[in-house]
Amino acid sequence: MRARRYHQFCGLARALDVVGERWTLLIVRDLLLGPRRYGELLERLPGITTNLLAKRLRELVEAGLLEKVTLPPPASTEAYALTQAGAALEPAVMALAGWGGRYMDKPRRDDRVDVGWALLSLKRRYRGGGGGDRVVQIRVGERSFALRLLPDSLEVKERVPDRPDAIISLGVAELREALFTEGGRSLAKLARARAVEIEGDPSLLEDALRPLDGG
Amino acid sequence: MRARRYHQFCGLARALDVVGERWTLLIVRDLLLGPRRYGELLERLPGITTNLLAKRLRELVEAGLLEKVTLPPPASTEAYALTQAGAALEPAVMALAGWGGRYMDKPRRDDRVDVGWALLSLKRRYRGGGGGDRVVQIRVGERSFALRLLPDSLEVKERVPDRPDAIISLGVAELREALFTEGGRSLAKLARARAVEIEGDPSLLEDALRPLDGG
DNA sequence: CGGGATCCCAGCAGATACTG
DNA sequence: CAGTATCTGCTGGGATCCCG
Repeated sequence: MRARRYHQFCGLARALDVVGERWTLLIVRDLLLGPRRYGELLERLPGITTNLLAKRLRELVEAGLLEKVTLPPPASTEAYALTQAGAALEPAVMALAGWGGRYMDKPRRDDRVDVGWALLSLKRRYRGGGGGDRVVQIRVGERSFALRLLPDSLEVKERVPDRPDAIISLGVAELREALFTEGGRSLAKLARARAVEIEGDPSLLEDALRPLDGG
Repeated sequence: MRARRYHQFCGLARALDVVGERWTLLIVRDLLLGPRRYGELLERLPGITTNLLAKRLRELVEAGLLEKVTLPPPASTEAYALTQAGAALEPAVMALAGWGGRYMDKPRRDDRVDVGWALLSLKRRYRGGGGGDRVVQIRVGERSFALRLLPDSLEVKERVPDRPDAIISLGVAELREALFTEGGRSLAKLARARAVEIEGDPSLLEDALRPLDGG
């Protein structure tokens, strides 16, 4: 841990002792989508400098929130992944992100926009129900995400799922309508209306995406 | 808002733009217990310096999270209170505090311990049920807290409640046993066992405190 | 070329003294 | 009591350099 601490016997203070420094929670957020390489993190965190990213990663590994892993072939390179302790930050990250939503009317000039961050916000509005375990692949441009719809949680990872039950391909604009536009159509509604390209059994898709309604 | 921003169109980044600076969330946490005067905050935040506290308070008022209020007589002095936007941070504060709980095995030497912070943690473990609206006063030394037990939320404020349904007086040690000791007796169990001093209708207390069991 | 380490400087945090 | 003013030192930001 760090020298500059709050010295308070309080869960919040303890948490901030570990993840309260600048950039730290943003790194955790990006890793919630899956393991990332140093260069990927550097590219996705606009404005962070190499020295600072390296320092944060080192600290987070020391703190036990991250670990270096070797990606499976064909990549086979090193990457950083959340440990269980790191992944346990998800509720806190989501709660903060939910609160910050009030400042997200629209992107400012020079704001970086990222599809992965947007999809993570689905976790907050997901209201499971149904007993299934469906995997939906979302393709936006070159990037693919695996949404696993479980009874009471939604898993969102950036990767190509093995055998998705359905595939939805759409553009950034449609995704933004689905996720952020007040009164816009939800992802499920867009799929239902065939406003986006889909593959897979439509009735299954209907079932699988229902929990994503009401966004 | 601040010059040093993340420039990311993401709820988390937006939130950290506003409350990501050092000390900020700790100030919010203390104000969750009710309005506080400058000097009280200064005293409860060990290590913060006068200039920094003043700066943070100014920024938070500008950001619309805090407002200066005049306390009711007989105090009649100025104090800082959360606005609705500020109070909306509660779930995020609680989620972070819950995560930080894993680092709270025991207070370190030179850790400040505060009964108010401890009682705030009750909000996380509260599982309402019951249809009531009971107010329980908790007295620890000179300090009094009002716990209002609602069907699906617990309100915790540091003040003397008007007409509490019950009053529990206990020492810091008992409170710590109830809140933090693994396998220790919950506040409700301590009350039931008459291990702490109580006033009020015991059966009502039984009812009112049941949601606090299982801590 | 990915994955860092080094150096330098600006700005924020920390300590103390002082003031309305 | 509720801050402001001033000084200092650390941390984060920016550019460059290094190494396998």
